[in-house]
Amino acid sequence: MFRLVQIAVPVPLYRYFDYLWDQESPIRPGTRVSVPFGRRLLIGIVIGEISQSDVPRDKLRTVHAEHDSHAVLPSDVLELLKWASRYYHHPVGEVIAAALPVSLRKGKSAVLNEREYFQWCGPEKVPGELQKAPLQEKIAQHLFRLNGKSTGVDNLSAQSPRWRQAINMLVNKGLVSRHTSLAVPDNRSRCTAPQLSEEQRISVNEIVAEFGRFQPFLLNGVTGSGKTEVYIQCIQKISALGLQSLVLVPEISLTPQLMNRFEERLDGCMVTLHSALNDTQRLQNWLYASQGHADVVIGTRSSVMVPMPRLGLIIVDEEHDSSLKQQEGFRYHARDLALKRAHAVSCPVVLGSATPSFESLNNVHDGKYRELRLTKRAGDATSPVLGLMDIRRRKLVEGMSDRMFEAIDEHLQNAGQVLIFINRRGFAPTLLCNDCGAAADCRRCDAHMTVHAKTSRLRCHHCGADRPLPLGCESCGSQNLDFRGCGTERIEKALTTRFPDVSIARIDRDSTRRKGALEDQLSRATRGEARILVGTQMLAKGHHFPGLTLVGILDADRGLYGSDFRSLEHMGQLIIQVAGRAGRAAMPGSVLIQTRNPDNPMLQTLITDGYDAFASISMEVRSQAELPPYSYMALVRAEATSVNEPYAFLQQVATILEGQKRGLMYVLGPASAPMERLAGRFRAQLLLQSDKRSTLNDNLSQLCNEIDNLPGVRKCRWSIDVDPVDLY
DNA sequence: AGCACGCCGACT
DNA sequence: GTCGGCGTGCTC
Repeated sequence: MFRLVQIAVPVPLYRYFDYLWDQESPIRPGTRVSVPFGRRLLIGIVIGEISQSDVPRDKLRTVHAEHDSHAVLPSDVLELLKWASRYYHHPVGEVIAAALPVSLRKGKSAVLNEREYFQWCGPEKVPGELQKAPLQEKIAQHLFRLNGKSTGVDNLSAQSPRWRQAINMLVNKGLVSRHTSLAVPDNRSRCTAPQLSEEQRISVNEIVAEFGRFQPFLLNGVTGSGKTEVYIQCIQKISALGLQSLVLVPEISLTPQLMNRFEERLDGCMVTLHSALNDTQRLQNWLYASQGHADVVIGTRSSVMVPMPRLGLIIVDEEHDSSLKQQEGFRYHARDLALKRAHAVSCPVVLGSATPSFESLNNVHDGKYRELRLTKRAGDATSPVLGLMDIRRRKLVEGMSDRMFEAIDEHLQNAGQVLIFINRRGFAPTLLCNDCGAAADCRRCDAHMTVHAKTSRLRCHHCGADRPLPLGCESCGSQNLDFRGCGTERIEKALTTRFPDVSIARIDRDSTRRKGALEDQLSRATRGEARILVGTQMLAKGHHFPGLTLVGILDADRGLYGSDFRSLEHMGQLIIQVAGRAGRAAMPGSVLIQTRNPDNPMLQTLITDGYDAFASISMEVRSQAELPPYSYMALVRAEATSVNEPYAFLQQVATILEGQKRGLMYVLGPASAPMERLAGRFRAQLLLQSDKRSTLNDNLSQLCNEIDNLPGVRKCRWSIDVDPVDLY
């Protein structure tokens, strides 16, 4: 009598696969197995034993081999992933595979590396005959002087590069013993706790009071109010109870300062999970978390799926940040999975932001989240003063008005530091021919090429295409070319010309590509060596520049005319986040926003009444228009190499959906994507909207059953995006 | 997705 | 005569 087992296989199919189990060992959900799949042998995850299968007996194949003696994915994470697969309508095998580090997906064994240790076990003095072997003598003396304590490889290799040979001899002679054990990271705090403000203290107490229960908090704290300190003290308190904390951050490599704060203040095993780790490091840290060694796990969005056996607290920092949403493949939102997970393990979840997402504010309004407010900046710092700078009918020099230059000059004179924010990298976004009017376009996208002057190249910021900067117009050959518009490079150049003696740091993806370059630039900025900082939104994320007194925002207007309904929300968040870099220490900060729309009521509200007022008015508009968070959306996207395929495909999808009539749901489109051609592919989308989440979900489930049978699926690449954050 | 099967055009 | 183009079907 054979047993039957259900396996999740990493293929884009919406189901599990049944196999025969002829192993002696028990069937353990969450373990990895190799299974024959078509002509291939794939690594799948055991879902569980089943008593019968719909698949005829003669089609069932046998599980080939087991990889694990213990589950790599415990039941709580497995359940979270199954739920996510249904919620986001993404194939379950791929969802589960996405939760595993690459090494485990490839079949590497799930064991932590051990480190070697050596210890003197010889007589009470180093034997004299070792004098014939000076290196052994040296190593022996070194170990002997440790008085019975053992030491590791690093320590010995510092004694001599050829230590290995010597130690082997000493071990053979029975003078030194060798053993291995785990080298669990052990962080020691270097700083003591600062005095908490009253608001911080209340926040910590409220969160701590909910330990052991599911309770979402929105920690709504102005920039510089000390949200991190609240996280740290909650983490310390949950650690004291022997439980683990999970901290989700937008992108660790962009926020080295945040990491330093945690390292300075926390004791115990702290591990990070982010894109800069290689596969080996990632596996090790993942295992420290999943085997319960790590007290604190700090990671980017995929960390929300890391197993943690003693999880007691989840923190989502910068919860409004769109990088928490995966934008390809399995399109999950880490904040939403964090909520689900906290619910499953019964623990508090803290969403922190100075500019909360409208979704979270709405959840506070509905009583689903409890709001904690930090309204005052830490220490003596005061909130920056925001002001609009009308640039209508003003002559701009390289995108900056004369008054902006004057303000910069004034702050530099007064020993202040200046940040110029422009959310556009490169030299100029357009290369225009003054004779024929043609712009240099990307050959694969509906977009202009961006001029990069330093490298003398044209680059497409959408697909990465790259070609040399032409000497003449690519259409008519004219030499009369115009660099139209401004990017960070051009601003940097203009400021260098205007302030030749001032040191400038440019911080964008181009200037920080090299490993360590970002840290170097940030350190120049923090130490005050660089007096002017020019950069993109990379500069908006949680950095602390104590000397910064002026922030200039150059292209705020772009956010007022964005193509989707969230543009305004994002603009508000970006302006407040960038503005929050100013005046974080003793010196007050001011923020100047260049605009051609000084009368725009939303901009007015934002700068005079602040983000909360801005949010509540914008949310009223959303509510009137029945847009999220007051309704629910999903997007079916399709792309293909020819123009019509995506349209034809989505038209069929629309027909299926309209035939279903499961509750009230609007089907809008198909329409071409805002940028129809990208990287040589044509794209279209179908927007689904309903005031009931379950209606969307039911319709999409039904659609997934039928979509694979549509003619023309092969020619199209398609995907479903539930709760899209960008409609392109 | 990946891999095989299968049926039509230009080549050693 | 075959090598290989990509349409289509299937994976327990």
